[in-house]
Amino acid sequence: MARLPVYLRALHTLADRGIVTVSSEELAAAAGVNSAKLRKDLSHLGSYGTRGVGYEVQYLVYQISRELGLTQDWSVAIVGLGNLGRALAGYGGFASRGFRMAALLDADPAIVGERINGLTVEHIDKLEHVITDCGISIAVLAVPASAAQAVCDRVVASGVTSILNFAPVVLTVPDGVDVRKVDLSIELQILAFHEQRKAGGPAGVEHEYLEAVDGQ
Amino acid sequence: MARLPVYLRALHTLADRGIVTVSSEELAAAAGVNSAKLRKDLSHLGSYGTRGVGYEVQYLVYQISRELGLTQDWSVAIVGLGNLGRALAGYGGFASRGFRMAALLDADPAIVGERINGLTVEHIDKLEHVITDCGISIAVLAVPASAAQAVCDRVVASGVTSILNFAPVVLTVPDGVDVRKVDLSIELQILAFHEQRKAGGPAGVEHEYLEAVDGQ
DNA sequence: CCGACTTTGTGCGCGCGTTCACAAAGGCTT
DNA sequence: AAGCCTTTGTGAACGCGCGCACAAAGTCGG
Repeated sequence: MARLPVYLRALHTLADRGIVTVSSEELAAAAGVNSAKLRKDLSHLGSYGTRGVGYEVQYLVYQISRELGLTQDWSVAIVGLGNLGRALAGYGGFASRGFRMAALLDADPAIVGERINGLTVEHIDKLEHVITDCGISIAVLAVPASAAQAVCDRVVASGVTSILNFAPVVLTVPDGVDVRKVDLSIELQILAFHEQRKAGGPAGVEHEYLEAVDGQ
Repeated sequence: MARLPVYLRALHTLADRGIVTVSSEELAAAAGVNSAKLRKDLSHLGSYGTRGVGYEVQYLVYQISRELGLTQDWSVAIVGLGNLGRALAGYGGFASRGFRMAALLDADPAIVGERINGLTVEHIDKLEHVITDCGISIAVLAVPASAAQAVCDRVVASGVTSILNFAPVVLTVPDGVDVRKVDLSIELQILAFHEQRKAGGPAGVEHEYLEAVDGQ
C-alpha cells in the first residue's frame, strides 16, 4: 500500500520519543488517516496487534520495513544533475531509508567529472555499463522533458525496472516496469485550482460540481 | 480534477506541433488515460467538442487554463533554500504556467541576503510582512521536518491558504487551507515495494526458500 | 478466578470513480 | 440533399476503497 511509508515514518518518530506501544487510534491520528483503515492495512500484511493494548512499535517498524523491502539496500542512479538532480543527490532522506545513491549520470560535459556528495558524475554514454555494474534497479530521472523518453528507454533496456520520473512527460514503458512521476508544476496547478475556487470560481461561470480534486 | 494539468500539458505539446484539432482518443493516449474518462472530464467543464471532428486544441487550452485558474498570475513564496529550495526557485516549469516566484525566505544567516534567480533571500523573521506585502497565497515549504509545522502555522496565520509541502511530516492546518505534500522518500519506498514483489515477495521466514533458489 | 474495560480485526453497506457501449450529432462525400 | 462515417456525450453496470459498527479477544483490577 502507498500508506505504509507514512505509517513507518510516524512509527519512527514515536520510537524516537521512547514510546513502546501504540493504539490504532493514536497511530492513525499521527499518520492522518482513519483508524479502521489503518487496522485493515496492518491486518492485510498479517501483523498482529494485541487486543486491549495496541501494537508494539518496534515490531511494527520491522514488519512494515520488511514488507516495503527496506531491510535490503537498494542502489539508485540519478540521471540529470541540474538543480533538481543535485538536490536529490544530496537529500538525506534517502540514505536513511536504505537507498544508496550508487551512480550519477549527465550528458553535459561541463557537469561530467564533478563530484557531488562523494560521487563523481559519469557521462551518460556509460549508462548501460554503470547500471549493470552497480546492480542498479531503480533510476531517478531529472532530465529535460525532451530527453526523458530516450533516457527511460535506455535505463529500461539496461535492466532497470523502477523509475522515479521528474520530467513533465508521460513515459511509455514495457509491462513489468513501474513508473512513479512527480510533477512539481502540476502540484502548483492543483493548488491554484483550489485557490481559485475559494475566491469564487472561474471568472464568469459558476462551477459547483467539481468537488474533490485528488484528496491525496 | 487532478488530471486537467496533464491534459493541458499534452495539449501544449500538440499545439507546439501545429496541430489544430484533436480527438478524445488521441489526446487520451497522449495523456495516458482512458478516452471515455477524458471525455467525461472535459464534458464537466462544458461541451467544447465537435462530434465527428474532435476538440479544437487552442480553445481547449484556454478553457482548461481558465478552469485551473492559470489565466491569472499567482505569487508564490518559497520557504527554506537548501538544495531543494534552490532547485525549486530555479525551476522553469513554474514561471511558464503563471506562477511567479515572489519571495524567498530562510532562517540561516549564511543564506539570507543571497541572490537566487534574481531574488534576494529574506530572513524568515520578515515572513508575515513579506507574505502580506507581496500578496502571496501559495507557499512552498522546503524546510526541515522539525521546522515544518511551525513555519506552516506562521504562513497560514499570514493569510496563505495553499501549501506545497516537501517536509516529511503530516501538517495540521485549519479548514479552508489546502495542503499538498511531495515526499521524495516515500516515492522511492513505493518503488522498492514493487521492486521487491517482482523479486519474489518480502524477505521473511516464510519466503526463505525463494531466497535460496534465487541466490541473492 | 471473574467481570468489566479496552482495542483489535472484519463483515457489510455506501458512495465514488472508471469503463463499456451506444445513441445523438455533426461533417463529408457524392 | 441524403446517406455514411466519425466522434462526442452520457446512461448504466461494475469494481473498489472507505468507514461504520460490532463481535472476538486479551488485559487488568478486585
